[in-house]
Amino acid sequence: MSKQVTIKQIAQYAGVSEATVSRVLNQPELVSKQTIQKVKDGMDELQYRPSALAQSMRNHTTKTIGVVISNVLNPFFTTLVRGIEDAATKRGYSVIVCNTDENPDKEQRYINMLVDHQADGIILASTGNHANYHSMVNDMPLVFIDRMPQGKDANLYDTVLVDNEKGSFNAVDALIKQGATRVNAIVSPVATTGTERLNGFRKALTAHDFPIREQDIALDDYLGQHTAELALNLIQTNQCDALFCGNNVILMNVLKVLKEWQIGDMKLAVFDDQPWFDFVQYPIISVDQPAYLIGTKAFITLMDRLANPDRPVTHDIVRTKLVIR
Amino acid sequence: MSKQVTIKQIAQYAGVSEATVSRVLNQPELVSKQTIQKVKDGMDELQYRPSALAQSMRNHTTKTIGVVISNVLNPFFTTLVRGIEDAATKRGYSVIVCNTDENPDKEQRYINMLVDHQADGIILASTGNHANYHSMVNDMPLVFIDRMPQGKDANLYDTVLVDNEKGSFNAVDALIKQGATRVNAIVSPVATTGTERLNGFRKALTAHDFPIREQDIALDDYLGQHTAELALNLIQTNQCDALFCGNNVILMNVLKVLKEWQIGDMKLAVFDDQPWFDFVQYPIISVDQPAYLIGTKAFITLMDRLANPDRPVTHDIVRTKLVIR
DNA sequence: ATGAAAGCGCTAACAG
DNA sequence: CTGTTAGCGCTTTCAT
Repeated sequence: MSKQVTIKQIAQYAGVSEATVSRVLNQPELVSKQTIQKVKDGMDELQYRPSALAQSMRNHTTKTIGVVISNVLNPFFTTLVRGIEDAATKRGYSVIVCNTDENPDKEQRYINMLVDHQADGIILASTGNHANYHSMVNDMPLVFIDRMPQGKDANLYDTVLVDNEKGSFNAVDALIKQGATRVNAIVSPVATTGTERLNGFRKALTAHDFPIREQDIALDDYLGQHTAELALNLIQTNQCDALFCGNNVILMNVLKVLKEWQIGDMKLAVFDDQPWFDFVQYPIISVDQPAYLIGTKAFITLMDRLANPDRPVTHDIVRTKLVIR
Repeated sequence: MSKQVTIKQIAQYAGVSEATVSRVLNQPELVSKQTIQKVKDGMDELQYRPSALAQSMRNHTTKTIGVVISNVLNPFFTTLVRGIEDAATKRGYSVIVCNTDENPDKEQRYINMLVDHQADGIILASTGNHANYHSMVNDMPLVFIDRMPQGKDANLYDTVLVDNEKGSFNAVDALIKQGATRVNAIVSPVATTGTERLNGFRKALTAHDFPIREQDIALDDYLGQHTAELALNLIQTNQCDALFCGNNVILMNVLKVLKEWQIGDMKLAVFDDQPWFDFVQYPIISVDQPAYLIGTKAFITLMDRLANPDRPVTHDIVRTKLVIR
């Protein structure tokens, strides 16, 4: 790196003190027009850019936030991240994205890293495996998205969530109204979402006087390595004619099985919507989560918290939309 | 924020100087076993974490890199970013992702931001609208991905690219071998990739003694707002029986048109592969780019450059793979 | 083996 | 309106 231009050199160039240069940047109203001009000329001439590092050091604010999610490769999270980034950029914030892969150790490490970097706050899709985030982050603001905080954190932090139960209920309800006679489910038992989605599934069955059989439910591992196997088992053993998938990754794996085994007849529903669902030969019912909006809201919530650390905790539930195909 | 624990407090706790505490962190071999123990006890007791900010300030290295891409919502870039992040995390680096949306101004602003933050380097999918990145980043290392640097930068920077022309050639060649009699193309005229892909398209036609008609080629805008229109026009006007799409976004828009107009018969090829292509009713031929690998390589290249600023510039071309469906 | 002191680039009292 | 000074938390000579 070529040596960077500092406030000192600008001060020299303009024949003023460093403090004055700093004032031109931060409180120009306290500086005379002429001086401002001289200083600005110097900045242009020397191509001065203030060191964000030094500013952070002094001001105890980095204008950086962390976003801790499971995996950017999942388009749900990608959209969410984009929502956050757009909102953040507008306010002059930078975003550091961290993928936990649902691994609590990774999550821990990333949060430590964000603490070390003095991020101004964190937006977190918790793995659900840490009961006490508060002790990890000191008093850094945290906004929980997608998954509910648990244990000690439960009522300590702002949240932006969706109504998983209701969304799932609607999807399964729609399957049955389309004529499904036996609906099975595959969900991922991650954090709070899996359970909630399963609750919706069960309630929908009950609402239609369908029996709830535990063998009709399969719990996926996060990585989806056994989804295909599980799906095949459900299909063959239970002769189900409809399948409710807990997220878009699961659906993808189910589609693989259907294709491989040339199973043409299967009603499908899934939590989370993706554009390409339109082009699949099966008419996929989906629960559309406003991922981008969740991102935006989470960021705004974080900013509010930063501006007013003592305001009461907020819990935001955003609407899902049922897409029938 | 509760006041953070500093080296000073550890020093007090252990009854040593700040310098010694610092040494325990950075050069423990210079410190006696006993002192190390005392200091470490203090760190544990007070839950000390070094301020990355202060370290960056002193060491002139932030352990942070910037990744400037067009849009994380595009799964190609998402995968690329994940490749970078995984590699970066392993080496203790944080990543700041910036979406330009192919907007040169945004790109400019983001690069400035990264310079202000003293990022150690930038991985850049250039919009192609700045001829002289070198002047924007001072001597910060830059690695170009996906798109070639132009103008003054052309031979100044390391690159990790794919062979767009060859990949496109193969895809179009495959279309023709599958029996296509008139292949049209829609590409996005972004940076260098559009032109190169079009070259491949043209060469494939020529290789099969097909005429090259300029009205068979449509140039998309980046946002894809008119892709559908363009596609429909090509299909109706030219009666083409095959379409080569310059990227996965274009393909998606083409699929929408085909669906809406119930056009069942169309051979499709696209640059870039996505898993869901398997489930679409059309047998999509695709050029699979190793996006994750590009990310990994780009990061490694950047690290190499950082370790050895004066080594010769490298130009890496990664292999694409033709997927026939 | 350890400490004192300077300084990275910037901002914010405090004086004048 | 402007300058002087101290200090954010850390690392690194230079002494001892």
